Amino acid sequence: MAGEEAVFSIGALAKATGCKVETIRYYERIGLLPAPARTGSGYRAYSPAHRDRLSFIRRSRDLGFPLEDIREMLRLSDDRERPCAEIDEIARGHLGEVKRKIADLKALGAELDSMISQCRHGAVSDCGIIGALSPEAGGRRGRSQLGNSP
Amino acid sequence: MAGEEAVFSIGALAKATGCKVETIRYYERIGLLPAPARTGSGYRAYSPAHRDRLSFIRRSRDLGFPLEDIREMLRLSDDRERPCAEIDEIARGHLGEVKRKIADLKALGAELDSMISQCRHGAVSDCGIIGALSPEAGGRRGRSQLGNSP
DNA sequence: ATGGACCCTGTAGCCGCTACAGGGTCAACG
DNA sequence: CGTTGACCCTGTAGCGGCTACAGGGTCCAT
Repeated sequence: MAGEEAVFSIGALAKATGCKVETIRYYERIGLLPAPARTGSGYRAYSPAHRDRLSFIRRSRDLGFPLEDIREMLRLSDDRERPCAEIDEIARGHLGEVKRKIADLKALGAELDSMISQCRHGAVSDCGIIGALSPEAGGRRGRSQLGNSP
Repeated sequence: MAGEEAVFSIGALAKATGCKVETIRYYERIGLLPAPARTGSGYRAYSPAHRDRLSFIRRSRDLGFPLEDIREMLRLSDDRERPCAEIDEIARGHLGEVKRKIADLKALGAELDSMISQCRHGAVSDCGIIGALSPEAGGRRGRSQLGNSP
């Protein structure tokens, strides 16, 4: 029961982790997933360690971590004795980003909402949406043309 | 008071609209902003109509509209008699996108939050964050290595 | 006449993939 | 044994929306 040395083809690894084959090759190219052994005919042969690492990457990506953050977390996690404060820091940083994005999107959604509510459903020349997006610049108003389509 | 035919250099236009010079050239390249007249020495010479159109683009971008949506809205707004239902539709579509993104990010933030709260601030080998990101796959647990750093 | 601010074109890079093109290999079926 | 079709390989280019050069030309004030 000691050595199960299962081997995955790239397709099998893709299935096991939910990544696409091209994405796996891409991760190898950018040095995020170590290059696996090759079969005689040049096929990639992945180990369970590869699968675990790729699953980690995939789950982190699902949580929106950028690849560089993931790279750093993997690097940090290589030293099992190291305190995990740095990893914590990356995660907190990312959470901060996510919260800022939510706030931004909410403000944006509110603006869109009010813009849409101004639409009288008439002609474009009277459209509240176009009006809201157009510049009021300098006092002339209402009949400015955005025109000159290229 | 009839014909103010002010002309903007690309730098002046950038200042007037809050776009960067390179971005303006990019918009011209992709056909979003019509190519302006040129001076004798080849400098771009923009009209107020260009400024208005670019302001429209800029405000729409700030609201997160993709360039193709903006292109379409500009096209639609060229016909002033057209009913604005289509523009309304684009805006509503975009609002829907924004709302979906907010929901996604909220779910994500909650996951991150709970992940971070599991961190015991000990060593990496015991880190709740790494644990939450790592696969539990198939019963073996706790001491799996993500390793083999490239 | 000289310096620095502006302008020009063209190209390459950013992120995180995705989609080809143009081949080689392997396993199952007849 | 041959043929199909699913898989695999490399390499390159594209997406969106810019941004950043490099390597020049022009304009205006001093």
